[in-house]
Amino acid sequence: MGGAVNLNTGQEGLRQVLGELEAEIMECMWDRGSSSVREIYECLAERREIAYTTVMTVMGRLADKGLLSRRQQGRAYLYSPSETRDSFCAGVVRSVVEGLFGGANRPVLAHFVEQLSNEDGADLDMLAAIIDEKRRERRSSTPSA
Amino acid sequence: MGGAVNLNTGQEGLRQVLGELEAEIMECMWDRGSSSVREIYECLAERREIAYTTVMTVMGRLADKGLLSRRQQGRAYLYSPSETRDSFCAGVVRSVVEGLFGGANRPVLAHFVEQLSNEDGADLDMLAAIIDEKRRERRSSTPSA
DNA sequence: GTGCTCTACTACGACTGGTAGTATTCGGCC
DNA sequence: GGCCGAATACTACCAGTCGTAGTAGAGCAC
Repeated sequence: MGGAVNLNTGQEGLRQVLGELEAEIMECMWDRGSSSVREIYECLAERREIAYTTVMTVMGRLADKGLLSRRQQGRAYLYSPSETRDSFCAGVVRSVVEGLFGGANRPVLAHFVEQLSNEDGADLDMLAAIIDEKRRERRSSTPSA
Repeated sequence: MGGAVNLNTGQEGLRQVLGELEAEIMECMWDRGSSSVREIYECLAERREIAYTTVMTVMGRLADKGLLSRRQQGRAYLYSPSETRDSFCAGVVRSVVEGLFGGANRPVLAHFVEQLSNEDGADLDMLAAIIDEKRRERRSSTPSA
């Protein structure tokens, strides 16, 4: 069935949202920018044994999912991440938050903030600053909202 | 392999994080509080055809995952949600946020805010209010932070 | 003891993700 | 023109999860 966030397996990072190899490849892609299968293969092969075709298959799947886009270059494809890592991650968070609660609503946002504020207040301050900025920006761009 | 947040399947709500039936059962459990398999079965059976044993199996799995806890009652089990719905959801959000970024960072928060502000400014205002409240709360509870 | 009800065990099909082999295609070089 | 190497496409297999449910076993009620 459709996958799910790994709740209990203690998976880390992207591996919560993607398969192990998929995540590894995306990291590589974000680090390197546009790359061919060969390049990613070589990048991974430095660290572990893996077949070229495995990398190719998974990159194809990532392209199918829309995480990578590709265009012909010579006789090979050149793959590029469709989104920056940050944007991708933010999208995941939003989709989880929205999905979980049927759109952003108070309790959810509150929980989100709650989580952020667990450690010190720095993240909170940062978030507040970002929002402030964004709201100012909105006010100036859409004066009659 | 471990599952993942459904990125493209447009799954909704808990179904992003749990299987379809699992989610349905958890909703039921949260609505009703402690319940036996029979009760949940009857609850689901009102809406759709399903076998008693199916419900039992899935509830067993939910218990294995720690989402439900159970104790013997008579010759049946009484299941209870281990966490409230809100707390569970918050946990998911946190685990995703933490996992994805190893703690929040500016670019990600910025993207998150960006996405929130795509629609209208209401969510943004709400978030701002929540943060404000939270910060005030922090200041008063930890005067020497 | 017979029957009802509940659990445990087991199984299977669909889907996803990791892995990789084989076939095919295409450009370059001799 | 024909062969070689590189890249892709296609296909397959395995493991794990989830939805689904049947069958067997255990215990209480009568």
